[in-house]
Formats: sequence, C-alpha cells, structure tokens
Amino acid sequence: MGFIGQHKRTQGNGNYRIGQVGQQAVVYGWVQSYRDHGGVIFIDLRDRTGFVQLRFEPSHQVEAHKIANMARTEWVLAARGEVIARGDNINPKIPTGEVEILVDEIEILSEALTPPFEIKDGIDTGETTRLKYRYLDLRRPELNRNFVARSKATQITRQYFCGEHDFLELETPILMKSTPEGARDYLVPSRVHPGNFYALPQSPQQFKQLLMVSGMDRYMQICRCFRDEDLRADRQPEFTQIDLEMSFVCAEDIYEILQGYVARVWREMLGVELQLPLPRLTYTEAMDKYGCDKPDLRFDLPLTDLTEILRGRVEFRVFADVLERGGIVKALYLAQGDAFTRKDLDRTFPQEAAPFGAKGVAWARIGANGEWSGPVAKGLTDELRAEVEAKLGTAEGGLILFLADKASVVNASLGRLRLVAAERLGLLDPTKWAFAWVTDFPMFEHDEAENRFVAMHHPFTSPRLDHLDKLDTDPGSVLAQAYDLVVNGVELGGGSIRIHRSDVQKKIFSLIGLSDEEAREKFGFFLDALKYGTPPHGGIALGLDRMMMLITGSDSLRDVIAFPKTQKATCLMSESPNVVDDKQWAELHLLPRRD
RNA sequence: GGAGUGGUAGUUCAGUUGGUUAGAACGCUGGCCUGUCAAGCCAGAGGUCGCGGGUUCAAGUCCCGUCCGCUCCGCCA
Repeated sequence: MGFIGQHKRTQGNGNYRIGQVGQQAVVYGWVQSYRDHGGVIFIDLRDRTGFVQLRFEPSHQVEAHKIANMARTEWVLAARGEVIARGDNINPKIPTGEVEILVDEIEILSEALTPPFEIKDGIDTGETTRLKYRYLDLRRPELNRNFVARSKATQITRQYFCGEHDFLELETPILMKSTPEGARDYLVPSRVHPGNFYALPQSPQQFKQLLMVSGMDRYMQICRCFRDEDLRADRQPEFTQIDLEMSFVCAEDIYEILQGYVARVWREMLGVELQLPLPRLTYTEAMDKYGCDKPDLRFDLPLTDLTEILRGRVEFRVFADVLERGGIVKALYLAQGDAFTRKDLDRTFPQEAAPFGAKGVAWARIGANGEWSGPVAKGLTDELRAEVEAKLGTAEGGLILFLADKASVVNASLGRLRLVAAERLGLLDPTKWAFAWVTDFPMFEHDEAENRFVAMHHPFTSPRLDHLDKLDTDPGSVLAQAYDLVVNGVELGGGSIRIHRSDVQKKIFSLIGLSDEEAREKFGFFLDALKYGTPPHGGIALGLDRMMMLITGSDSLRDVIAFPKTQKATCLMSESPNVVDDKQWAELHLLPRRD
C-alpha cells in the first residue's frame, strides 16, 4: 500500500487558509515552482484549485528535504505535513499566501519532462505548440477555469430544464441518415452495406421532432453536432448544442422558458441580473437598422436608408449609378466625427468594408455652420443635404459614412463599419449583456447559384399561419415562425415552431425543389410519422460553446473546447485525420481515388 | 476556393544594403545560498533559420513553389 492508499487528500491545494493552522494536511499535485535556498526549500504544489507552498526544512525532516531537492517543474508529488502560519513572510498575492505546509513526508509519484512552455497564465506561446501539447495547456489556470465553468453551466442546464421544467434528457443517434439540405455532412461508410453511408448529425432535428410524435412532450439534450464546413474563430466542425423541443407550445412559450434559462445562467455564472422579458426585433428591423440579423445592441449607431430621398434626384455618380441598377444607399451617422481621422476614412473603413464587396466608402463631415466637407459634399444639392441632415439628425462635428451598392453588400459592409466605429468609440462594453430575440425570419431565401428557394432556417420550420396562403402565390414573402437569440452581436441560438401537418411539410419540400420522390426517399419516415397524430411543437438549440465563450470572455471557441480542431479541421495533438490502411479501405468497400 | 498575416534556440523575439563563428530574454542543466514566492549570484548546454528549388563568389536575408498556424470572405438549412 503506497502513499495514496494510506493518505487521503485533505482538500484542494488552493483552499488552505489561516484558519486551518495546526491541522494535518495531505496534498497531491504538480510542481509549479521550486526555490532552493541551500537550506530551506520551497515548492509550490498546484492542482486545479490553485497552489500551496510546501516548506522543507533540513532540520525538520532530513529525508523529505533530500527528496524535495530532486523535484523539478511539473513533477507530480504527494506530501504530508502540518499547516503552519507564515508569520512575517506572507504573500498577499495568492489566496493561500498566509500559510504553508511544513512537510514531514514526501513522495515523488511522477517525474516530468521539461514542458515546451511554462504552465502559467499570460504566456504568449503560439497556438501551434499549445495545441500540440493541449494536455499541458489545459493545466494552465486561465484555460482550466473555462472548463470548470463549462461543467457548472451544463449542471445548471440540466437542473433548470430537467429538474425544474419537466424536460426529459434523451439521446439521439450519432450515426444517422444523410440529408440533402443544409451544411455538408460528415459521412461514415458502412461496412455491412457496401456503398452506403451514415451521416453524423448536423443537429438531431428530425429525431427530436419524432420524440414529440412519441409523446415525450419536452426533450433536452446536450448533444454533439457535426458540420463539414470551413472554420472560424466561433465555428468548429464538431460543437455542442443545448437542444430543446417542446409539445403544445407557441413561440411565446419558448421565449418564456428560454429567457428564464439564460437569466438563470447569467445570474449563477456571472452574478448578472438580466431584465426580462428580453427585447425583440424582427428580422426586417434588424437588417434595416443594423445591417445584420444578429446585431450588437450594446449601443445604437443605427443605419439609415437614404434610397428614397436620393432616388432620381442625386447627380453624384457613385450614388446615381447604383440607384439606377436597383441598389440602395444607406448611411451611418457618427456624432463624434472627430474620433475618426482622414486615415480611417481613406484606409481603415474601406479596408474593413472591402471583404463584403464594398467598392468604397463615401463620407461627409459636418463642419461649422453646417457646412459639409468630403467627397459627397459637392455631390448633393443644398436641398438634398438638408433632407439628409434632417433624416440623420446631424450636428456640427458629425461624420456621415455612405455606402451605395446592392442591398446585401450595403448591409454587410455598413454593419461591419458600425462595429468598427463602436469599437473605436469604446462602446463594446464587456460587462454589458444586450440580449434580444430576432423574430419573423423569412421562410425562404433565394439561392442564386442554384436558382431555387432554400429554407432559411430549415425545411421543418412552420410558416406563419397567416402566411400559409402566400406559399402558392408569393413564397419569397412568406415569414416563418423562426427566431434567434442574440447577445452582443453573437448568435447564441435559433429555433422555430415546426410544421406538424404532413401536407404542409410536403408543400415546403416541393417549394425548395425536392420532388415527391426525393422527399419520400430522404424524409419518407418523417412524413409518415407526421400522419400519426403529431402535436404542435417547436424548439430551439443554443450553442453551448458560444455561450461559454461569452461567459468566460474568450476570443475563440478553442478556449472552451477541451480538444479543439485547427482551422483546417485537424487535431495537432493526435494528428487526426490520418490515413488508414488498405485493409480498412477494403472492409468499407472503398477505393482511394487516383487523379 | 479566395484575401491577409505569421513561421529563426524549449518559448517569445531581434537579426541592417546579401558578407566573419546567427544574438537577447525567459526557460533548461550544474554549482553556491536557510524566508523565497517573477527568488538571487556564478557557470554551462542548447539552432534542419518550416520544407523544396533557384539566383549569387556568398542566402536567415532576394526569387519561385510548397506545407503549417491564425484572422476574414465564400461556405455554415
């Protein structure tokens, strides 16, 4: 029986306090640092709760002192001794700084190679190295605390939904059927069925709806989802959703229960009280006013559409050309115009807008006596200037940014400039939480490449009931019972009231260009199920990873996923994906393609 | 698929107009040191300049290609 069998850990290393002086302590952990003074040796021993200073006195225990002398950074030790006060030598910078453990017995449990980077906060080691040694990076407190928080958040989630609101936590398959709509599937070849593939779930959408048909009433799952699309700082190929579905509900019921949930999470995780109900705005309002369907509402800075004022009346070529071609002109008015330099106008703004297709950013400064300067100044008549001023509410010192292009370019570009300006003006307050529901999304958007309608949310989303008639006459104008929950410019989740009638479901499939045959083949089981007594139902899915990003203040999803992928969807630590041997190819009835 | 940016000791970086033996800090190793906690002092080890090709008397440096990390666009129902 070794040390571990004989001595049970008394508490986490970071929890020792002055009140425990005189008690016996058993500690386990990693060597954070050692300081050998020739006589006395100090070792800071770390675990996930923090670290405590161990003291080794040659006059107290020769053997322990001798062993301590060998220990190095990141070795794993066990030690036993008495908690003693540090007297005059307290360290006010650490929670355990008033005490130390005078060690009677020590055991080396594991030696360690020198790590490629130091295990402490605030390192600037590149991500390549940190991802390769992810298990070491995770030892660092600032990363470690994200996962302690994540565990707490999932616990709150289960308690709220299953413990207090009658949800059942149910599991759905990971190996499922590939569907044509939406993101690219990750495929898994079947050994038993040559040429056939499973798909990993993009989300368990159909299964959770089928659970409603099954009478489960309220479903919750913290589930892994997979999408084979290119990555971003806030997008990983596998990610975790808090997936929910409820029977006999309308959108209001879902808003109600979800805002109760986020209020609970923000209160318990951050001590922040959210004001309920959460504000709402429609998709159209969001696009018009902020150029974006997930606006950051911590600040206002609205966009203003000048198309109607300018149409047919403006001679300024840049605007006139765009308007003739059916484009729009929008403006972003910045009252604090002097916060932005000529370099911003010539360089920063155009560079920020360019990726979204903007060919330029026109501007005008409002000087003394209301005089305009800048490229747009001469392009507008006195009359037009006055109308624009009235619409924007300009004043001396103001700056107007104009963007003229097709609507999608104007909204994306000016929406981006709104954020750039807000950042410059210090309006992105990290302690402020601007939640909102974005509602009334269009049912369809037109896919120009394929020249067809595609479901904007997904094809199981119910149209607004008062728009059912328009499915035949004007599908482009049909609004869906779909909603997103946004926070500070982040899409935290989205959902909808679903179609529970098989005839409506069939109609939607046909509108997005799925023939009856295809619909049968891909979703036949689902259409059949809808015919056996389907309760009206709806749901939502929240991105757990994104929520943790917000709560922990992380810049990247990688900081809240224990073992994340790189931008090329590889794991630098395990080196996946990898080639497999010929036998595996053969078993799966596959041949490598030779081009 | 596209744009940008980076890649030099274990780590973070410097490296001039192409020119001697590629430097610094931290870390690491050894020694000294009984109150440190970013310990201190002394000594030392440590390099495929991402990879491949080219130009040149000479390439970390210039050119071409390529790989990888990150950010963004497209994509992500």
